[in-house]
Amino acid sequence: MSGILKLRQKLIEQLTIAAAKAQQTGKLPTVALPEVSLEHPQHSKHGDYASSFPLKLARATGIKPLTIAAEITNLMTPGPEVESIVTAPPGFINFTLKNSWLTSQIETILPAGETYGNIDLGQARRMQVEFVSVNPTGPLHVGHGRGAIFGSTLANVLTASAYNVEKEYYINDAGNQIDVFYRSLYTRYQQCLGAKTEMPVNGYLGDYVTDLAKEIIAEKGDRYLNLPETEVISQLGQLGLDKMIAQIKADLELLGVTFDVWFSESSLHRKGQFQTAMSLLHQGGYLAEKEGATWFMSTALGEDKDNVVIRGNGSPTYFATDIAYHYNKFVERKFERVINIWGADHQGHVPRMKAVVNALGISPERLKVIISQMVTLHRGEQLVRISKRSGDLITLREVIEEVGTDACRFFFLSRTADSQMDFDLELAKKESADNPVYYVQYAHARIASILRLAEERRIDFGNGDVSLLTHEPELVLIRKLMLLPELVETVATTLEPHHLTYYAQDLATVFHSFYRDCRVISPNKTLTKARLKLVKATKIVLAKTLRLLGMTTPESM
RNA sequence: GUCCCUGUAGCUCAGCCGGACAGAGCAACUGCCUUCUAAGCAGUGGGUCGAGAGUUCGAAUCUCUCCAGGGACGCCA
Repeated sequence: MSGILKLRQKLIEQLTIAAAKAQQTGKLPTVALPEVSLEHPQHSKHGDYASSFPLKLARATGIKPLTIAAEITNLMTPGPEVESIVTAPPGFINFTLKNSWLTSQIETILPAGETYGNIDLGQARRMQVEFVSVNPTGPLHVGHGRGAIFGSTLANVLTASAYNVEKEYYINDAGNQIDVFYRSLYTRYQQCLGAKTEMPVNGYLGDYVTDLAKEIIAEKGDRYLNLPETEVISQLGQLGLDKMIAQIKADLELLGVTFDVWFSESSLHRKGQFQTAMSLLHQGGYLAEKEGATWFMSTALGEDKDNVVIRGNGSPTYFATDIAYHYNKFVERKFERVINIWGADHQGHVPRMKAVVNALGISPERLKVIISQMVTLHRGEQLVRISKRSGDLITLREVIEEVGTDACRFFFLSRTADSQMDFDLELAKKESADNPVYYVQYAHARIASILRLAEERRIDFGNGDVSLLTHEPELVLIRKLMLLPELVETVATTLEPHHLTYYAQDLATVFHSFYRDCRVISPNKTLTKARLKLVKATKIVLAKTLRLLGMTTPESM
């Protein structure tokens, strides 16, 4: 555990012990102690840590919060890290850390290097993050990109938190939609070769299907034209599917998103896991026949309505296959926790999925579904369409190529998953001060530039004395550097990666201020060395943050 | 009609497991480059936290009722 997290725990312990001691000695009445809270106060004048514990204790005891704070504080002896423990109205206990302890933390960051910020929260527990999982019936759009970036960043942070993470893309290569896609492709193929055929009902009308057909004609010619229809559809379909998946994979790689496993829906049927899952539900008495179909009786588990699993025609629904898929995740592959990132259009699917996991005898807490809300795309004032079937759509690839991977990632990650977002192409593109992406990267480039100069002048700062760092901007910067492990913990716990982008901006800001106020390479040799250590540590932390975000760390701009 | 998400500065958004005067970026205005990157820094102005009620010593944060925007309610996925 990193020093800062240990310290935090230690302060909480000390508060708890002091409160218990106060109770034993009769200074405070013996009531059940509320949870000891410890937070970073909004304003630095309130110290490094603050606890509102006395305020909470006041309710149960009926004693003035400030009196409680004083009693507890009196019973605490500050450790070597702590400069002062003071009470503040209306009943806070504020902790200020020693400058010497703060500066010494630089010496823990430097040797840690890329591993600084890693924590052992997960203890190698197996966790799956499943995301994107878009039907391979068309290209990705911007909304999918959001989920992709969100999922990959979350996986980065969970990995840094010592979870054993597997990133997975679920390929819906079975069922209705894929059939329609196959038949759409077949029709376009025929049409491109001169046949007058009609597109299937609800077929995929996007130009990409025609492009795909042309590509296949260029590679394979008209050989599929004279085969029996069912055979063509399976052969041509498989070819089209493979190409579609390859395209999706390429788009995602352009976004810096990769997967460990590409899981095939149809394999659930081939390997009998679908049958196993269904019979488990059957044995549990959760299935019933009515209106010619087989239903999962969700209402018995408190849901609004029941859901069909096997249609009247004998084919399984999407829901049924998803049941088998989750059986596979938890029972066959034994993931301790599973995180699914779904688009907003799947939100109605969450409660019944939870219910069915429960019915399979799996604790529903092990399944977490994050809903990624919709994205609307703007170019200045103008709305840009992204929907699959409209004519003037803009694909994810076009957006990435226009805006750039780093800017895309940063923008998407700057908002919580559950708020709908406006993505302004113009703003995202503008490479100027009004774009926080470059603001953060510029700080990194600036640091790199300083370190380059130090190298040119052959300044060896390995023996720099960090205790010389006593100026306010230096201490402010150190305090910010030390927040990274806590931040990683927060993101891994709340599953909200947007905090990272705010931290990156804060860190860049305090560095830029430091840069202005504290000349790093100066005639003062000892101070130069000390500051170079701080600068190097800042580079480590900033680079780590950018890497967690999946962004590049430019050495110059 | 039922359920989910959202409503905070002119704009885009943080903050929401209750706590110390409500924050950031952009936009507006004012200063700062002979010294390590001005894609930077320092400062000013700007808010009925959608509305109303309730719980509490204390509410942007919790509860309820409304209002507004988006989404979901299929033997589609």
